[in-house]
Amino acid sequence: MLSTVPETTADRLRQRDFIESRLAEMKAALKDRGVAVTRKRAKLLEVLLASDRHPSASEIHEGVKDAYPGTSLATIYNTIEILKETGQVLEIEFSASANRYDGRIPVSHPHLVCLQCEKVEDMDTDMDGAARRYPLDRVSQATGYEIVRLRTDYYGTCPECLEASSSPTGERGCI
Amino acid sequence: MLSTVPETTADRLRQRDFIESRLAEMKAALKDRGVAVTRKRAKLLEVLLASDRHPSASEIHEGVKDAYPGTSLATIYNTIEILKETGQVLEIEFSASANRYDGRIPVSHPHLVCLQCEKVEDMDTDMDGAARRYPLDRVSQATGYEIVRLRTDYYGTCPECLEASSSPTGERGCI
DNA sequence: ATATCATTTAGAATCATTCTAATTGTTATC
DNA sequence: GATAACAATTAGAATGATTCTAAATGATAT
Repeated sequence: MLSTVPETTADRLRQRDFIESRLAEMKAALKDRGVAVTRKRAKLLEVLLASDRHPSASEIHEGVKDAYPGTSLATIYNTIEILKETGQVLEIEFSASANRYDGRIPVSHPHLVCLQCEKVEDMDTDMDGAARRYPLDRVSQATGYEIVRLRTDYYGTCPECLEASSSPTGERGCI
Repeated sequence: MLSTVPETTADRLRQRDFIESRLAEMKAALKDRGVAVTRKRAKLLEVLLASDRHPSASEIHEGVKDAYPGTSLATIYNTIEILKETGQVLEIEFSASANRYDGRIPVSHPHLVCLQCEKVEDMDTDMDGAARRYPLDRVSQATGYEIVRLRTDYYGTCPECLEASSSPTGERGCI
């Protein structure tokens, strides 16, 4: 065995072959849908998968513009819309700031959201039993709803922001 | 005993004395905060507590305007802001439509959201084990975050909308 | 009465997202 | 390699919820 350290969800998602296979899946889904995987769209998928930041539309836009400077934000939104429809991206909605997108795990799973730096992290799935204990169809049965999605997000302050705000160089809090 | 039918969360929340005590709590919180409980604000609290619809700011506005026609939307948002700061209302954020507000249970609890009619219901708390199994401080310990809030919402189609869309009078779906 | 301070107001500003209508790019066919 | 047909992309306008602004109004205490 190469290592005895248990692998976290984040580790798993960072692995190159995981990213590669997601990329292939997403491209295949676009083709199945009958839309072309253009260079800009391919770059969008890469940008989306490359970061574990759960990027916003405009963050993705910045990344795509690095390769294709003329790219319009509308293209980003258009493509995200197709990805949503094909179930290839999970949209994490916020009303006070931009929505964030998860292309690595496009189905319901729990997140940690830092209210200070607006980081959105995947929570280690072993941590959260909600999805397993209350699968969507069990809730469907109990409520009469046809449940398609579950949102489970924990909000608070991340360790880095906690550290920064208690730093000896000053109780600045925000700047 | 008066009844053998088990009481649901919704039943409990509808009871007059529950509403009355929440109203008193909210007013007390405003006073503690040093802000006046004006007639418009009192009406806002009533409107907020009266419905189990988890009303939006403009729905609350409509209700307040019934009693005080000149009321501005800004007043609604101002007062909601104070209620949020004092922990007396839970804001349920949506990016594609207006935020919704829960004054009856102002702390984290699960909801059922109908994507078709945009109804937001309280889920019977016995249904959802997430909060009990993964209380905020347990997640705080495991992640290093200082967790203050958990959002648990199930999205789908409510029984009424399911019924309507499968009705024999036509497969309209939407209108 | 009046000064002070909180509350409320109408409308402007903001900002993420969606829409629109025109332009550009791609591909297949001749 | 021209052209028709259609998809993709574009810039900028439109939308809609929320927040901001600066002025007006209301309440309270002296």
